[in-house]
Amino acid sequence: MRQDLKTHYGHLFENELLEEINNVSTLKNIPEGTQIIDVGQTLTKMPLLLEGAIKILRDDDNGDELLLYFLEKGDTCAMTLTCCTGSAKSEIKAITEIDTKLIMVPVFYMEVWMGKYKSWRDFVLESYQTRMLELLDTIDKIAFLKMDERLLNYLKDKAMINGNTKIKTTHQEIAYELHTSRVVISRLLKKLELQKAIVLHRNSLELLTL
Amino acid sequence: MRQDLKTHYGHLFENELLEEINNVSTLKNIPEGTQIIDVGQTLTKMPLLLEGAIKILRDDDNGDELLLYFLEKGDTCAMTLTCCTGSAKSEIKAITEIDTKLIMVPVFYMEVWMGKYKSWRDFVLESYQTRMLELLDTIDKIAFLKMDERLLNYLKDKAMINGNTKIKTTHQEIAYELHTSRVVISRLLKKLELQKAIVLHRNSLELLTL
DNA sequence: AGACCCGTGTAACAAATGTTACTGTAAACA
DNA sequence: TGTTTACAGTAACATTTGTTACACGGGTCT
Repeated sequence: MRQDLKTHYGHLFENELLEEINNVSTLKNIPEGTQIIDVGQTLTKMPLLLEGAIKILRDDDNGDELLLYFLEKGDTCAMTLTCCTGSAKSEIKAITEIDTKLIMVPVFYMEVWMGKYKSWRDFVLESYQTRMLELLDTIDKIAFLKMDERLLNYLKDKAMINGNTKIKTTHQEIAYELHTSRVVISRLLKKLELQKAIVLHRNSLELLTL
Repeated sequence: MRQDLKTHYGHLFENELLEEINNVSTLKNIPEGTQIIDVGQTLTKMPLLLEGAIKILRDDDNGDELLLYFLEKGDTCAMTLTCCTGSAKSEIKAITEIDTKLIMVPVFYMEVWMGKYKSWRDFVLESYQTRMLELLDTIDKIAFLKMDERLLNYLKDKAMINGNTKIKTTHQEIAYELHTSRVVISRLLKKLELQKAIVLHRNSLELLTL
């Protein structure tokens, strides 16, 4: 039995289920910045996060992109859950935000465990619920906040996920994830710097307010 | 056994479950425009739609409002499902779009049936999936479309739900649901009228394009 | 009929966001 | 080392969206 599996999921699942997961899953260590799921991709395995963080992005045909939310340890991808019931195509793109350790479980077992373990059912429902609330939160931010507020919000999230107020990124990358243009981001970042909220460097910036 | 229950849910559930639903649920006929769920409200019953349509709105503290999507017959409210597992407070507001017939099931049974009936599990997962996709679609529209496109989209949805190209509403109401101002909607509607996409009347409008 | 309210039309302006173009400069690389 | 490339700063301008103010007219009520 993998120790880290027990550590992160031991409080959720009984030993019997933990053993099953342990037996049918494969471990993956994935470096930062790796795309692990693409839009339209058929999913056959379901990821359970042990360490690290993954960013989930919406990506449409016209090259439009938008950050939806981050996943952290103990999370699974509700979009993958989705694929086990109805349509099998991914609606989102997933990229590791930092070095990440996860185990992959063939989707076949999801259905089996739903009938067999109440703890698994609870986990799946809980996952759906959490993702749903995250999506609602994302909608709130897009619909109700102005770009400068969204930007600051984004920077805070990013600092939180990375556990570091120094954020390694470019204006262009931020622009993609917030679905706006590089010039707009540069402008707003400069404004934030004048307000002493951040310090700008090349290829990075530092968050001063939390 | 209610005939309409059999009609709309017979293909989803086995007779035994249909009987259970029939026995523990109460029927409600709700007129158009009635608020049936409010933000922050604790939910004790779960609605299953038999006839009609319900609009689901996001509503924040500052009075900001936004239409998320519509529910139709055969749908249930995934947000209510959400409340049965973790937090018990509603994150959304629900208002009948047209006269609506639905049955209310105490949330207690949801958990019981999850263990007992595979068809119920499938229904719940399917509901989550559908709502998730609807939320993604909502995000796409808000993030990637301009207000005039969102408006036309909204009018088409509304015509579809009501089964009528004549839409009874005011500019102010549209403005609330798209989270913008009345003046903006008047302006864009007038533009749509000049483009022969709609005809404007007082308290109503007619959609010409489908 | 007259008074009133509500929904709509529209102008004029303000603010936010998007676009294009050009500059300077740090880092990467040959 | 000099050259190249990617990133960032900024101006000038366009477009979209939001705001304020006011006029007009249909409907309702008395």
